[in-house]
Amino acid sequence: MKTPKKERQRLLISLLDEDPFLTDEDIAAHFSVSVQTVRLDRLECRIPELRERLKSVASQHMQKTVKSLQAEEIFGEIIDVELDDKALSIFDVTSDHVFMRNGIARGHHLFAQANSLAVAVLDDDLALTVRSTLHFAKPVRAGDRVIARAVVRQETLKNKSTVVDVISKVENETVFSGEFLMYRTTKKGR
Amino acid sequence: MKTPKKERQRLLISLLDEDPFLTDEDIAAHFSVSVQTVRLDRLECRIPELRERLKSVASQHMQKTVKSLQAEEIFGEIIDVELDDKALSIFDVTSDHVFMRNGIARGHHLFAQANSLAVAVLDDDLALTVRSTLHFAKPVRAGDRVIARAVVRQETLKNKSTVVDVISKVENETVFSGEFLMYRTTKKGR
DNA sequence: CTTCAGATTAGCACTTGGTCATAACACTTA
DNA sequence: TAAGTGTTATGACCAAGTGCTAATCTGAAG
Repeated sequence: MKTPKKERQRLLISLLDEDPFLTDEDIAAHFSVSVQTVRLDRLECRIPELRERLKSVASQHMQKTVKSLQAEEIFGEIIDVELDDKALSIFDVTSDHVFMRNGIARGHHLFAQANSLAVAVLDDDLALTVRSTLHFAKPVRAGDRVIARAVVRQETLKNKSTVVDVISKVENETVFSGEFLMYRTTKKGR
Repeated sequence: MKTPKKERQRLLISLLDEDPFLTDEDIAAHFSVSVQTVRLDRLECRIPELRERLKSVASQHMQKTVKSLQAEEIFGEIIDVELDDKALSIFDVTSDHVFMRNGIARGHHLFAQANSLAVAVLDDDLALTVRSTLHFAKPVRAGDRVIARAVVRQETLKNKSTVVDVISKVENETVFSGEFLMYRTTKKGR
C-alpha cells in the first residue's frame, strides 16, 4: 500500500483539478492501483467520469465566451447616446477591477469606460483619441456603480478634432473626470 | 429532400459552432435525415465526433484560463524594474485589442500598460494615479510590440506626490506618452 | 423508358471509457 | 477465528461513436 486511501483521494481531487482529461486507466497508473479502485475513489468523492468532466468544463467555456463577447465588464455598458452631443454609460466595479492590496479600482478601468464612451458618442468610422487629461478625484471600490457622462464640446476646431468631456460619478460624487481630444475623419453630419 | 446536401453541411457547421453538445442523433432529428447521413456529412466536413469536440472546447478553456491568470494581454509584461527610478514593459498587440472597423488599438490598452507600469515602478502599498496627461502620437496596430519606459521624476514635491513619465514606442517610434501624477503613502526609502 | 451516379439509408462488428453488481482476496483488529 | 475494511477481478451492459459493405432512392441524361 503506497499511499493511504484518504490521502490518495485528496490527491485525486487536485490531480483532476489540474488535468480533467485523465482516464481512470491513467489515474490508476499514476497511483499504481487498479482501475476499480480508482472508480471506487471517484464514487466516494462524487467525481464524475471523464466525459462528464469534459462536458462541464466545455459548458463553462461556452458561458465565458458569451460573457466576454459582451465585454461589458471591461468597458461599461453604454445606455444612452445622442450622437455628437452626449452619452451615458454604467460600469459596475467588481473585485476583478481592484488592486488586491488596497481594494481600489485600477485607473485604467475608469479610463477605459470614459475613453470608450468618448469614442461611442462620436460614432465615427475613425474616431481616435489624440490627447487627454485625466483627474482621478476619489478612489473607487468594488461594488461601486460608476456612471460616466460624456459631453461633446460644440466649438469648432481647426483640423478634424473634437473635444469630449467625461465626468464619472459614484452616488452623485465625482470620482473621475477627463478631457479627450478626439481626431475624426467625417464632419459631424446628421 | 428538404435542404440540398451542400446547404445542409453549411448549416451543420454553424449549428455545431453554436452548440457543440449535439449528438449525431440530435442533428439527424434537426435536419430530418438519418444518423448515417449526418455521419457522412461530418466526415466530409472533417467535423469530429461529439466527444472530440468537447475535448477541444474544454482544452481551449484550459488554455484561456491559464492565459487570463497571467493577465499579460491586459497590462503588458513588466520586464525590468528599478524601484523609484525606472521600469520597462512589453505589450504585444493582438486582434483582440483593436477596433474592428479600422484595426487600430483601443486607447485604453496603451493607457493600461503605461498606468500599470507607473504603479509598478513606485511599488507602494498605496500608489494611486491622481492626474495624468496623455498623448496618443501614432496609431498602433495588431502585431505591434509596444515597449513602455517609465521614468520617475526625481524632484521632490510637496505632499506625497510623485511624477512618472511614460513613453511607449513601437520599433523605436513613439506612439504614446503620458505624464502620471501619483499619490503615495510611504516615503521613497533606500 | 432505361440506366447510371450521387445521395441516402441500413446493418453489423468493433472501440472507448465508462456503470453496476457480484465475488474473491488480503490485512488488521477485536 | 470472525468481522470489517480496502482492494482487485469478472462479466454484463451502455452511449456515442468508427469502418465497412450493401441496399435503396432519386433525378437527369442518353
